[in-house]
Amino acid sequence: MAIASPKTRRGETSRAVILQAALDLFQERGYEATTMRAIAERAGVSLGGSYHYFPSKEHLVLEFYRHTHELHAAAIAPLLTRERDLAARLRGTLRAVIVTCEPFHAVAGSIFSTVANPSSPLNPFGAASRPLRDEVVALYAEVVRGSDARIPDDIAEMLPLTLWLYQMGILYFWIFDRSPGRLRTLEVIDETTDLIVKLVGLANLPVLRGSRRRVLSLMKSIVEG
Amino acid sequence: MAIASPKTRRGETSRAVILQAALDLFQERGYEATTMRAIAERAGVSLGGSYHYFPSKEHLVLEFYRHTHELHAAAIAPLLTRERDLAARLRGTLRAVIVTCEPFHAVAGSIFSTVANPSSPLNPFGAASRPLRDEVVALYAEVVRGSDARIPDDIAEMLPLTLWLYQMGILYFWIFDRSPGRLRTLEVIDETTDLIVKLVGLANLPVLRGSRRRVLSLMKSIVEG
DNA sequence: GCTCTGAATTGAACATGTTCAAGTTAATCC
DNA sequence: GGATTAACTTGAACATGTTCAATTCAGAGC
Repeated sequence: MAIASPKTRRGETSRAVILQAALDLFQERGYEATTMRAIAERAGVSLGGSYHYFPSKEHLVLEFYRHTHELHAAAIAPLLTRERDLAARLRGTLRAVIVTCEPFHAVAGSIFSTVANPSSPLNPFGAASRPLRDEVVALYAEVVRGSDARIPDDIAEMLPLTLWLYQMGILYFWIFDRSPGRLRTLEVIDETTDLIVKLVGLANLPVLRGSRRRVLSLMKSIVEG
Repeated sequence: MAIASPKTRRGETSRAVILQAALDLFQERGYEATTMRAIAERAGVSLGGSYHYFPSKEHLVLEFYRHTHELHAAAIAPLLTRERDLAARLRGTLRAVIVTCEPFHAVAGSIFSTVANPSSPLNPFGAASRPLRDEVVALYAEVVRGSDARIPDDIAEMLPLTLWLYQMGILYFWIFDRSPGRLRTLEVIDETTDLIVKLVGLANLPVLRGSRRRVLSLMKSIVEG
């Protein structure tokens, strides 16, 4: 092990060069087809070099995520300052996810399977990916908070996490989407974001109160457990 | 490649012996800690031997998955003939999934990640795994059909597939469950099966008609696309 | 009993992620 | 400017999943 953050200028450069080589190769060839040897060669370091900064090949993917997340966050910033309608904010955010990830569509499948493995450090529910997960959840909290929708506190509490899960579902659908321009995914996004907002509104109906309370307390107990 | 089903008595024996050795070792040591060399040694064949019958290490696990499905179907048969209450049928079915899979909890993560890979022919949404998927969906159709619940046709049409998805969600939760006796998963099953039945009942409310129609037609268009 | 053929089996070779002891570099201290 | 030291780099070695050409085996046909 013994993984270090760079302590010198030279180290910083090496880390950046290795990461860039990895990201480029992942995009060019996909995750599995990219070997550590190829990364090392393109980065101009020796095979073992990467392991000084990244504990494993999978950790390089984690950086890959961070990269796309930042692209995504930047892409939707204007929308989030301009738009107040919750459905529109949500729709725009999800559409931007698809647009941002589009260059990696071919790679996404193999990455997904790696990431879905619970024993992988990359697993979205695991500890290693917590910082990034928190950022994404915070982004959805902002999507909700900045809207003019009046949302009960108990729902507002769980909504960002739910939307993060929802985003993962959309991404999984998108991976399978072979339609031109990913039109199907975009349609599904439009329909489901609208439905989500509608259902959140309906949750105040007396007849739904009981189920709503049960669903929310179940989610809460799961998150806290 | 060139994977064959056994053509001779000797071949049948070899296949069975290899599979048994693999399953035993998976349970003893877990999936990752079990090497193909260890499997070969215990089975009394040479390293390459397994590859004559199983395309990969993961296929050995999937073979077992098929087996547990059969165990599961057999386990719930009495319940399905006896019980008529939908919530009870559903709860019993899901509980049985967990009980049946329990010996392989440690292996389950790897199965899941294999199966989740969209580029794998074994992906549950793909064509190759259709037979097994159809079997599971049919099982849930039977869970619904044999109940005394009065369910509108449009819902009844999509419900089995939805429950199959729901089962996968539960299994994924279970993979992460470290609680003694998987009590947390069982609690979640009890709560969610009840909620599902309740929500199906509520779907007839006039105020939910619109959303219900939209959800169902969305699902239908996804399945058909 | 002999031959032939396809199934079954073997194990060396390969590809690739990872480790680590040894070597190199560069900044700091005197 | 020489010594010291921590950071950095190297590449051979290792573990393991997978492949495949060569070999052995067993039954069918005669």
